Amino acid sequence: MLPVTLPGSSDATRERILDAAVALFAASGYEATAVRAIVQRAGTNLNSINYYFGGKLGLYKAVLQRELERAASFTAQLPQPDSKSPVALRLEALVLRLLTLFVSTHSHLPRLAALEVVNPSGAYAAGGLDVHGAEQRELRKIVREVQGDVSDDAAIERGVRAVLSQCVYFMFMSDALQRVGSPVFANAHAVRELAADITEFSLAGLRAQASKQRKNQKTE
Amino acid sequence: MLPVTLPGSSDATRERILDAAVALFAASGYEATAVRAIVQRAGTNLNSINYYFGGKLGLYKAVLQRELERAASFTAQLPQPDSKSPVALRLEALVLRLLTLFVSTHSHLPRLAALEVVNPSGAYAAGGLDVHGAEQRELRKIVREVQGDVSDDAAIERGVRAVLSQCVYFMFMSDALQRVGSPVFANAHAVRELAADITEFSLAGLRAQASKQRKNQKTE
DNA sequence: TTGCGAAGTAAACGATCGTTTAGTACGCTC
DNA sequence: GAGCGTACTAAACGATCGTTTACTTCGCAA
Repeated sequence: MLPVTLPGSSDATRERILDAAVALFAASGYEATAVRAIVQRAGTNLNSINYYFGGKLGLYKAVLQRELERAASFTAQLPQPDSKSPVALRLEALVLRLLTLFVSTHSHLPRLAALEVVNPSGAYAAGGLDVHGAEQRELRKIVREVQGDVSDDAAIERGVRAVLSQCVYFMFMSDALQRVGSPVFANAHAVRELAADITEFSLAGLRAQASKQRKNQKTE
Repeated sequence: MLPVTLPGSSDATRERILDAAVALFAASGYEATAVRAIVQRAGTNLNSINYYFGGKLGLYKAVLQRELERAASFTAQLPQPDSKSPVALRLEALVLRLLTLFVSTHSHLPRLAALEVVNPSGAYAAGGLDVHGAEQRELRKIVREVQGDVSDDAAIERGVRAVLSQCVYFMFMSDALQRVGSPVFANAHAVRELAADITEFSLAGLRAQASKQRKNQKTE
């Protein structure tokens, strides 16, 4: 029988299970993680997962939801320049926010998201990587602004892809890079430097895309 | 007992198992693929995997090896400009070669590699993504050439990362993008256009990185 | 013709998986 | 203090996993 006080419940056991589960799911993925390993790490018994979450899948969904909420509340308190600032500043702030989301030093979310993108379990709504809608929209706006008069949907798509790909790279690779001993981004300073570098690279790239587009439109 | 004629063996059954296995491993990963599903698809019986490959892991290694060899022989016959050509041309050819490696329309390798990077099984030698050593070295050379006099190891690393990340993006995402209905790169023409776009974007970006570096060196 | 090894098959084994069932300990209300 | 629902535990269940064992079939050399 399911407990009547499903929402909330505020039990220490419930939290211990979530803590144990997020670590193991992030380490090995959903399928490869055994519920027996989770309950052992949490110091509870085998049935508690079914008791609190209705099953392994329910636990996984709860883990994803908690991590999403935590990441959202974390990036929300990052500095956010107002919309009157120069594009360069706004792009850098956005890149930094994306990198913070994607570099998995403090959060398990990037690992979970990477596993989910490569091997969707269906627990994510549509399985499509929803880089938090807000960031996606802000990026499109910035790209359009840099491209200026030659901007159309296809051009925006190309620009967004170019910028986004440099950030998403770390979502998939930061653990693998660490594994082979490549420089990791442990402290906030290194992440800021990386954001500045990506911003500079991308601004120049976006402008080059635009001037190419301008040339193509003339020859038509 | 293992068959004495382990290497070669040239059996149709062996090939049928490999064909079935690569499709299923690419679809769901190593752990999630059942040997019973493989032999059913191959039209053989349960024991044949142990008979020909010594077990599931042996089969997986054989699959990876065959896909690596196929991909190498495929990219080898791509046009390759000589080292006297302008950097822009050489970069575009290299980007195209990387994209061809990473976009999984004709080969299962990108999928297998993505799964292996995110969740290493240990069957890959070190687990570190060895973008075929040759391509990696060529990219470093091109980046150094574009950066000119201000090039040092850290600068090269940044440039390589910026270019590579735009290509690797498709290794992880091309299936996910297809899943959500985003434009896919089904034909060779679309891939060539993408390569041209990435090249242009990256050349401008690399030059911007270099000029920033030049400014920093002056102020020291 | 006999013998032998390789190819292919069928059945069973032991382990592990997620889940279910049955039961206990405890705090609260009536 | 009887009744009850919640928190928690222990044991067993049924399914599936990769692998092993035992067996049959068949081509070919001695």
